[in-house]
Amino acid sequence: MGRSPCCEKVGLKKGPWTPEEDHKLLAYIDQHGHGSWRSLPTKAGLERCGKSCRLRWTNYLRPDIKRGKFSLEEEQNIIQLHALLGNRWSAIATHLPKRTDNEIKNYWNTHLKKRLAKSGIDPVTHKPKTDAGILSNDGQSKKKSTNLSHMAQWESARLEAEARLVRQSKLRSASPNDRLGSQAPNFSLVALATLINAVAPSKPPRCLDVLKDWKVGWDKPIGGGGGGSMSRLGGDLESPRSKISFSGNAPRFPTTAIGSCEDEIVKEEGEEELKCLIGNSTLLPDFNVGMENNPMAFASGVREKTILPMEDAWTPESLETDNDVNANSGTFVERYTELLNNSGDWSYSEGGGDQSDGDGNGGGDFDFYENNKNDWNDILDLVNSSPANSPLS
DNA sequence: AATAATCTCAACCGCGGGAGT
DNA sequence: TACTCCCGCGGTTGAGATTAT
Repeated sequence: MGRSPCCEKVGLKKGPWTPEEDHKLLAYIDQHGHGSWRSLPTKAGLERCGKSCRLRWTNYLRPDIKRGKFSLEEEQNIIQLHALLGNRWSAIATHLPKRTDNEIKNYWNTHLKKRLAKSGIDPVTHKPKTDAGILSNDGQSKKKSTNLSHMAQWESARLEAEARLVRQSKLRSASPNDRLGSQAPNFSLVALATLINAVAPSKPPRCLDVLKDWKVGWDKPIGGGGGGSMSRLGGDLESPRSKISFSGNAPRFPTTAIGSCEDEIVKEEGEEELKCLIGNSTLLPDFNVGMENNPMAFASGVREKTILPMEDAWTPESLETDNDVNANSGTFVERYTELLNNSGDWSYSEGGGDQSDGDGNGGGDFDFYENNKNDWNDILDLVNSSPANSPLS
């Protein structure tokens, strides 16, 4: 099965683009559209391969690209989306208007990943790094292994659901009746976030520690402890250099909080920025502000019993978690939420950071999974058996 | 001021998958 | 069904910029 030679062709230029080349490419696409990338270079008079042209266009020349420093909100979204989607940069990019997957990928690799790591959070799993020793306790290893398997099942179901959502999203966006338009947030991901957030309030899966921390911080009054969710994220996030603290009069609303943090961020990058970043996440549930750009904030809105702008099969009504009309209709989200709410003891240890719940077993998370195994099974069943017309199908 | 070390990010590479034949 | 073409994706590279010594 032969592969097209592309850039291996002799005589094709590689490396940095010159302004002249850019101009040629822009002029051609402006006039004719890009059409077939393979034939474009010849037609446009460029000694480049089509692939190189496509890359130059999508990553640099496209007019709808926003360049420059990532905003705090964008950083939040990237971290949250990465926690959900992993290294699926194109998927992440669809939720960050005007940013390219390449740019997001670079930004993650050069900034966010390092900052998370520096703060003691594994940038791959979004879990505190100390979790790495999770199987080191022999006495608990079997139990933990079982729970890990269970979590892997959950994660697998989650990913599958997410993939379905993305497919559905694509179908919708292809529709001329798409009421949201290309600039609107991707509600499929919002919906996914809704699902996960429906879990997160009381019992977040371990794979979503960032969201968990976010949620915990949200539920806890900010200030008093001198850092709200920051202290939750670990003492790991505390830095001797830290200048940011949410004192008793800490801002409660995103606009104020983000503004104040951004001021600080401009001055000093690094751990404080991350702290500020995640700290603000705890404030986001006031989704009236910045909602369009923050799917997770959207998701949080559901928990505040707010109608979301959904569409088609997954209507706003279907997401209204205590809507009387739908009280018995059993939409997926409702059933999901109800399942979680009726799951008995969802108590989750928050006091001992992420590794210890004080019971000597070194991890409330595992106890949680053990105690609620049946509930997780129910959730998995529900995910796997979601109806064909549901957003998860 | 010179050099080394580190960082940034545009661009490249190779693979997988969809579409067409 | 097998094959080819093309596109898009994620990982990686390396030149230039910046910072540290």
